[in-house]
Amino acid sequence: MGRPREFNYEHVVSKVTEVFWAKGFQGTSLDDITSVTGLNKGSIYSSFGNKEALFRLALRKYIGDGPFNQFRVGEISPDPVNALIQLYRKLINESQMAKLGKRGCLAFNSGMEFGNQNTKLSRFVIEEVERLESFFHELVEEAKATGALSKSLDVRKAAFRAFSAAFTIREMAKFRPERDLLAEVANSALASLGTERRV
Amino acid sequence: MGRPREFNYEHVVSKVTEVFWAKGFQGTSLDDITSVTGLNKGSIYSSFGNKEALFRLALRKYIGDGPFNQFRVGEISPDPVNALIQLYRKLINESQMAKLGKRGCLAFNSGMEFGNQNTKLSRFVIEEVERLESFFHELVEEAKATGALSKSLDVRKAAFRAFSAAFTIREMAKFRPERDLLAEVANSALASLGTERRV
DNA sequence: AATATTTTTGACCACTCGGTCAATAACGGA
DNA sequence: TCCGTTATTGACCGAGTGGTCAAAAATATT
Repeated sequence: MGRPREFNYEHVVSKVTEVFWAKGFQGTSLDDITSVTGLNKGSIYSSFGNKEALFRLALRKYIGDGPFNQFRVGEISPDPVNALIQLYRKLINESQMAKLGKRGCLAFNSGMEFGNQNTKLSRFVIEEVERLESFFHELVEEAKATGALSKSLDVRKAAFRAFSAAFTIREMAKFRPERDLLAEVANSALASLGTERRV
Repeated sequence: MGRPREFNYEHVVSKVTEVFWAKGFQGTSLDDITSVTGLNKGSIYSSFGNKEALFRLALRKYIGDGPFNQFRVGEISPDPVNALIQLYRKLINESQMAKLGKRGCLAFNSGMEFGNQNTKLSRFVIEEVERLESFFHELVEEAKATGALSKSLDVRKAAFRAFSAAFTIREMAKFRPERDLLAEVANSALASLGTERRV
């Protein structure tokens, strides 16, 4: 019934995610979106709503596909500390790629862009960033349970340290991408967790 | 000779700095600037040039007036480690103030905003951020010289760790302003420098 | 083949953007 | 008081912004 869609929904969201990632929310115009997706404005608005709705889909997709979800406990390795190390390595490696590294992380970028606002959209963004943080919380909790980290560790603080390191690696890579410097950030986070293991 | 200015140059730059700090470069319109300064566009353009020139003045002023310059070696305390601790404390304290804390740091904000570009302006911004980093370099070097930090410390890496902590405190405060969490960041940087002292 | 339903198209909207400019106003010096 | 110089004013510019909509096109059903 009705005329069928000519575009692939997920493919469009994926393209939109990339352009928001590269240019930010404010920096991305509807013309950017139409040219990168091949759709025109009318199609976009009837299928997705407005720029803000599209951005929400993009951010959700980015987080869902991103490395934070790929290194969940037990999915890559039964060892949570190893999962953390692998994640840091992946972030550092991606930061070495000239174009990709300079983009930072869409979630963190958005947190920076919307951080000093107080709108529905800014609250949505911050909630999504907090979902990222909870991933580190789970990792640290699991590492405590398996005995890989000390029982006396303050999980909330330790998780924040591990989370901060990921933030710093991703975002500082925009202007300081040197691998050994980013590794310092990861390694001092690991040291602060009480493990001897390094990135 | 000629009609005298009706505005105070430094006062205007100061107001402009605040609005760029609060809204970012892209997020600040010329109307924002005219309404915050009381000048109209013509005056602004004849006195300062364009939006970009105004932004350069603002960023320079921000860095010149900021805490990074206030805690130079010997100016507050002859003890460089103490200067670092004082600086962290100041950053953490400012992050507690609801509106101010959410603004982060104009220099870092700008680094984030321009990081993935390659224009004259983006290069200017990155140079300014690097000037901030060199402040930490001097601090660490001085601390080594006075014996407050170990002679075996790698200054480049140590300075980057100290610098990263400042970055993280200022920028993560936008969405995670809790004092004890930000103190964790400062304290693990201090620990990584090999000192027992804490914020 | 006609119809109901949905998608696509591209022209169009009001508004804002950064930036310009000629006219006017305010001064110091002659 | 007139003149040269500089500052202020406000209207104006083309381009771009996010968003809308009526008409046309493509399908399944009858």
